[in-house]
Amino acid sequence: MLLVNQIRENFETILAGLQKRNFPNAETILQEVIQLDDQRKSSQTQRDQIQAESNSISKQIGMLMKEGKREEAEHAKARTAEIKSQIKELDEENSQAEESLKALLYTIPNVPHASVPVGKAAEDNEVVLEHGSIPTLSDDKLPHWELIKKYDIIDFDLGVKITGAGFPVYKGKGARLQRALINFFLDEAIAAGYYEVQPPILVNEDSGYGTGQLPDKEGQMYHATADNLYLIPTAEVPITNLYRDVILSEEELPVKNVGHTPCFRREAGSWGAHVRGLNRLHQFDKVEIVQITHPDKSYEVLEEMSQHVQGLLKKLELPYRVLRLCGGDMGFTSALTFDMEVFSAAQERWLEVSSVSNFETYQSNRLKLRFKGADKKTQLAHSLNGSALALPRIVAAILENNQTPEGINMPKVLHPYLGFDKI
RNA sequence: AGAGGAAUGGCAGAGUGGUCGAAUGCGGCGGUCUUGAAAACCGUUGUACCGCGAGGUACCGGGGGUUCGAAUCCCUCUUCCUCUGCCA
Repeated sequence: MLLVNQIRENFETILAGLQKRNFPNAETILQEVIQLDDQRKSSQTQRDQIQAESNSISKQIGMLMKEGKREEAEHAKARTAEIKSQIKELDEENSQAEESLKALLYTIPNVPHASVPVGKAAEDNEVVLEHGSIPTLSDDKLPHWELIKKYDIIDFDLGVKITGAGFPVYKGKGARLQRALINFFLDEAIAAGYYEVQPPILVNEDSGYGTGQLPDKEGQMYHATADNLYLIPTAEVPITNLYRDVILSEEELPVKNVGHTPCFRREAGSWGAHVRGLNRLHQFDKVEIVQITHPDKSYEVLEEMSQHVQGLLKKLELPYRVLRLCGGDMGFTSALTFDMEVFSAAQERWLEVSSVSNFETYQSNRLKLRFKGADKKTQLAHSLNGSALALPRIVAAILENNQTPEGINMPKVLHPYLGFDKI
């Protein structure tokens, strides 16, 4: 969430940023934030003062008792009764102001970076670059949902039987392709200096709040209510929360972590004709990279992460493009996001396979993720993450783009991981 | 899952109702000494909020309670340890 002091100091800039996101009533809401914070401050000042008085009386009572001055002590006790009720009142006022302030701050998205284009929806995203050539396929080309049946490598019907729609069963070479991709992505990340972690895939409420899935996207996560745990929608959640309530030392930056996890998304209300096959699933695998950086370095690192993801796509020989998301299409917590899309040649569609974002201090403020610099001051770090990569759409594109009458050719780079070169 | 024990500052570990934000040791940082280092000695060493400042307030696993006053007493939750049971 945003920092109140930032809102106070850069009111106009933040207002303009929120407007770029098409965030309604931004001005009123920002003013309300400041007002609530003023309330909070004044009630706390009062409370602290009266508490100080009470503390000093209590100390006096202690001394009087020691000296055996019973009567004077009793007299002092009488005075504290009044103070006590006042404290209770101010306490309530204070915590109420704090609560409403926090609740309001939770509803405000991150301020977009200056380079974020104005826009309402996906059409307004800026195409930064395109790479690779789109393959020309024969007229009898098949979309991946046909190919997986033809070669019997992914079975949606079996998934429906044991779980439900959107939970495919990968079989034979399909399963091996999954495993190959995961290992390839992990190895590439490790070679790029990332440290591998294997986090839990269920997280508690605090973690959900830490990275911003709660309270904003409550309905998008599977909720194990018996234990009040959430299935992760992305490894970003557990991996970034590793650093919740942590004060790093500056030398430890940047922290570079990578992890593979399954991801679970309810995708409530987002199904339609265009999400056939692997295009949208409730469960899928993803390798996620997360970095925690010094605020001065985060945009440099964002570029580095973008290059890393592009490197993977190049090695997989997939045509891709990079988008700079516009204000209206960006995630709630992000300041700047690049999406990578691959071209899936039978569907003739671009598919989002990665999203690389800089959250600046938006997450770290919630997480209380700080670092101590050479000047011994603690300050909030910047957090970033990106998919490197999400599997299903990569699989879709590999299958579609490389289909031939003799079978589907696997990208060279995967051969050692697969143990075969063709499906 | 049942029985018992425990949770204190970066770590170890005192503290069982008042002057305790908390002894002591280790570690860290600064200094003295030294050609340099070690040792020794001296000093310093948590986080957040409020306040222009002086300073104040909160925090001893989380939440609640008793009390004029809680690290200390009570309730509750969580986590860890030991034993028993179960189990990949």
